Amino acid sequence: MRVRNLPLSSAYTEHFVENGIRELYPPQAAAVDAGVCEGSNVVAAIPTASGKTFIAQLALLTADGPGLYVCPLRALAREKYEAFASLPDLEVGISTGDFDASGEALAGNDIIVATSEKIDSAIRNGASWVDELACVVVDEVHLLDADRRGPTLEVTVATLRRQNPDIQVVALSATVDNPDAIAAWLDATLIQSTWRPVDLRTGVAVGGSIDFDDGTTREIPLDGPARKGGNGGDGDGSDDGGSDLDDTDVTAALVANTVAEGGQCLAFVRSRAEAVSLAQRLAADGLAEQMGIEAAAAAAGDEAAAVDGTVTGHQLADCLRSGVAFHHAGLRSGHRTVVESAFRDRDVACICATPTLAAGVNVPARRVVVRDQKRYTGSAMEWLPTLEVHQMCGRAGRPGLDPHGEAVLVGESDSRDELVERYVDGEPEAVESTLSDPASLRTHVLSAIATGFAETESEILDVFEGTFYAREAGAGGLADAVGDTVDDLVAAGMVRRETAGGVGDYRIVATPVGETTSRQYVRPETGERVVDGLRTAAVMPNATTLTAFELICDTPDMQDTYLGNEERAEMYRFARANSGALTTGMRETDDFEGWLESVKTARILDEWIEGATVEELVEAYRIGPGDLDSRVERAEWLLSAAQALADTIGVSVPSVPRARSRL
DNA sequence: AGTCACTTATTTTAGACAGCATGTC
DNA sequence: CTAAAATAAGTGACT
Repeated sequence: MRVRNLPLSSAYTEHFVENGIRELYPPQAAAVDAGVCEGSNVVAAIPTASGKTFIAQLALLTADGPGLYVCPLRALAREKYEAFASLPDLEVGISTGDFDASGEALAGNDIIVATSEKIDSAIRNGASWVDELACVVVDEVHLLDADRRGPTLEVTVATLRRQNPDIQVVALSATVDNPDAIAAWLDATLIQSTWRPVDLRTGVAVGGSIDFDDGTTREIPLDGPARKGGNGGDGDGSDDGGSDLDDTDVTAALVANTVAEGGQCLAFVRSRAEAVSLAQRLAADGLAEQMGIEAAAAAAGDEAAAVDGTVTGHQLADCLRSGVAFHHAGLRSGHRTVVESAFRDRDVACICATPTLAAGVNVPARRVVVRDQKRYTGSAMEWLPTLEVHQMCGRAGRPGLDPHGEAVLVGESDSRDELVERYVDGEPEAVESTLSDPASLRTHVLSAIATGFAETESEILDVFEGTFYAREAGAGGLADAVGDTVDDLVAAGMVRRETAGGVGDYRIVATPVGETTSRQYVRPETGERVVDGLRTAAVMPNATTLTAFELICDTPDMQDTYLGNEERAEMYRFARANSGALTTGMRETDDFEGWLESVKTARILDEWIEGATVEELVEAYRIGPGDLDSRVERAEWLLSAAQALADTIGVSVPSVPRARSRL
């Protein structure tokens, strides 16, 4: 199927042809056959980089009215926004928490790109443009099963369809086990394919040999680092070849081999610290020289060093100068940008990364090495979900640049079979709804009431009727849970039951606090905690900015900050010394550890507005520079929510605006 | 006393969405 | 029901 034959205006077909898109990829053609251009609902469960964006564009450009593109990450939203904005004669808007580029209103745009939370928020705040949409594209729908965020996505999609029954829905998913269930939910035609523009083969490496899924085997030269010069005693010939090399040695050999063949590599590891240490180890291998990119690598290093003076920044700069990099959420966005763009420009041989890179912006490499397949989950070490490993592997192979992509899982001889079974031959997990999680229900039930969509339990159930959960489990499955949830919300002061005339006849309405909580987009538990804190703070003789910070940090909407053993005693002293400025007494909390972590976060933020530098805070509190940035960003949001709540309950806590203005 | 090789105990562990109102030459 | 790696601290032989 050719682009020229598509029902698009010539301006668009020309644009696509100019960009080298003439012939449709098979999955794209299948989408056209399924009617994406005629307003049909379509679910495409296809690999990354097999042309999803184009399918989205077809739907949006042929839709009979404004379109919406929903995606899970801000960085992704930016990427798509730019892709759409480059199309001729098109008004494109973007709306994410950190970025708005659409003039005063989103109404009037042909295409709007936004995160799912932002759409949810727009609906709660009664944005009118939402009702005029003719088409919505949901990217990465498999995120439906993510905690917290999945329910938001499904409720948002359900609400959009309820408000707007004729809306065309196009959903793009990674390969999952039950795409048919998603398609059934959306009344859509399912397009399923494993086709990729670049071949991908996946294998398991044990020692220096890789067994691929296509039956081929490769030997990788292990110019192994000097083996420990001990006697022959320790390496008593346990397993097959080269068994005294550990996973990191194998990983290094795989990276070196990729570079020797002129490719780039992504290496996935378990933790931030290991991403850094792997990068530092690879930095000693002279990869920059081998690729002949010394000058560009040095420039990238300087760029990274210019971001800040933190230890992390220096480490990254040093690695970059040697042609390698690391990437994880503790990096500031400036660091990440340098790493990502240097890699795309081929000025970096290898990125050692945590899963940030698996689902984030597009950074394809010839080879992907997954060194660690297990991760600590809070109680034990668990295998990574197959879906996640597949997403990492899917980054292998740059269309048009690499002959094929290679994904290699590093294992031991005794784990080989398990790795093959689980990740090479294994099917990805099925997507399951998490809407029944009580915390999510509280949020969305409150929202349904506050927006006026529902006034009774049964109307709440109606709102949820269009969700993936209801489709899979039946809406009745939520009936009891919804009743309990309303009781919870009544107890929290978010809603109340109002008797209306007849006996047992009542309607549920949001209290002013509940309304503000929903509009400010904080969780009900946060709203409740903040209201309590504000009332306490209002009568405190010496409330300070620390008070304001403690109030917002001791909520589930603020991420907690790891409190090391070493620090704990000191933090305890700090809390005691400042107990007069804290809204919670030391003995009042039933989660002392959690509260102490909040105090740590509050303390960091308080020092931040007192003028402490990133370098000092990162050093003193052992957090990544990116962690500080994200906490500051959240604090801004939560303080503004706190201010709004203070206004609705008519309480004045001057330290809140004071803290806010100094962030 | 100081150094070094080695053993044992302790510590730590991925990621990332949201509000709101303006003013940059 | 399940972990693993890095680092800190401790131990002991030897100079």
